[in-house]
Amino acid sequence: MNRPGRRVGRPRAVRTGPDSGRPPREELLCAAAELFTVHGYAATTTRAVAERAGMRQATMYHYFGGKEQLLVELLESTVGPSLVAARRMLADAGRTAEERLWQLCRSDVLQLCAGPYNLGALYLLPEVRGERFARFRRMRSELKDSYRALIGATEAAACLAADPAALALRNDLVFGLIEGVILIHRSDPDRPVEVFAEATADAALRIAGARR
Amino acid sequence: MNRPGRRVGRPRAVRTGPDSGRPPREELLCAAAELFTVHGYAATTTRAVAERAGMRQATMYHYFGGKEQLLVELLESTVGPSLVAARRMLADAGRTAEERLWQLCRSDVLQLCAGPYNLGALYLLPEVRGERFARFRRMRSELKDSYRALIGATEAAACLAADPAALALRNDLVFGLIEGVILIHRSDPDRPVEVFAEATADAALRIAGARR
DNA sequence: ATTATCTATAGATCTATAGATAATGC
DNA sequence: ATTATCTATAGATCTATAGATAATGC
Repeated sequence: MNRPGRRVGRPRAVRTGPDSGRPPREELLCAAAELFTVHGYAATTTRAVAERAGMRQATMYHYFGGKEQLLVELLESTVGPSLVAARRMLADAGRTAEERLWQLCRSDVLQLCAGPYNLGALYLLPEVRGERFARFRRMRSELKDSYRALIGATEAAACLAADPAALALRNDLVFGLIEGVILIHRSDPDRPVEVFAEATADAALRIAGARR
Repeated sequence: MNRPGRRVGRPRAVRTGPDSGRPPREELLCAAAELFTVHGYAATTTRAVAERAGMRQATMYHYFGGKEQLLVELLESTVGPSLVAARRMLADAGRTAEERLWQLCRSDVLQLCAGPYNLGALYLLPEVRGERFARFRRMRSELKDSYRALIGATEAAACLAADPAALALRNDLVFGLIEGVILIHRSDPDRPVEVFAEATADAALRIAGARR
């Protein structure tokens, strides 16, 4: 049986609120997301994460190897969905590149603004250069390449087919807009995200040189 | 007299390289800029900063109240010049708003990419919400308002004169582009900054709705 | 027996202060 | 006398491990 209050293992020492019912790993990731974004990664101690998840500091090590592993999983869970969307857009030959680029931008902004915390800023942490983040970096890099492919397939880019530097520049501008604008979004979190996401997608297309 | 090697006070214990000749405050700020951007703010110890500046840890406290004060001064020295440029642009009634907005974007990107380190990312640190950074936040806010004023004065914005939300949205997009793109810039630091700055300014104008 | 948790702690920091010292200035 | 630096260190962390404990499962 799996009735509440019938869990295997020693009971937790502190019971704050009712049993959330979520698996402890999730509770930890959630706590880490909040603390990392609000107080900063380095300023967040393993104790703070564990305690906010309702357990003692040492218990965290039963689920995660350490603070870095929490960050790895949070980052990968952030790019993951964007990457899935990007692959789908690349594969969809039924619509124009402009249309797909717009959709991708829109869904990326929505996705990043949807979470309760702004995980977008975490990829700037110096830790991310380390070994353990190689997979995350690959994912982000593939995402950026998807943007490049779509930008390169727009009509507006036809004239610079033989100019990879110019294409890379547009790619940087568009990708920088998407990631940068999400950081700015904090300044006005009450604005409807739909409006914001579509306006950002419009802006991205204009940067890419396309008319809408 | 002020001959080298004739400085007041106990000599330094470690002499790495020749006397830089720069005032110790500057040496410390410079060391902090490098370490904060490369290894991260929180991961940088006061010892690391002091030692890189050629002095012992405790000596740093003769010049700065602590790590936060270093960050305050670095951030203010980053927005400062941008703010000066923005005020000049606002006051210059001899040119169109489009022209001035373009110039402001260009000079901001140049300024931020000019330094040896990417201080641009430091404003995202959670510490910046603290009391001691109030002045920095005011400066950055005034800079953003300057962008808004210029965007609002473009011909393209004439149609939304009575729509402050739409103006705020464009403001966020343009400002987000400038700050975000600078972060991305790290991905290709070899590209000529001139080209990059002008392309970014072009993109900003297109987002603002202007034709060039 | 297995599992999830706990308590306790060694070892390794890091910050900020107290007080000493070695120069120049007068 | 003044100044810039030094050495030494108290006090406050924080991480990761060792080993105990209190549940359920069989």
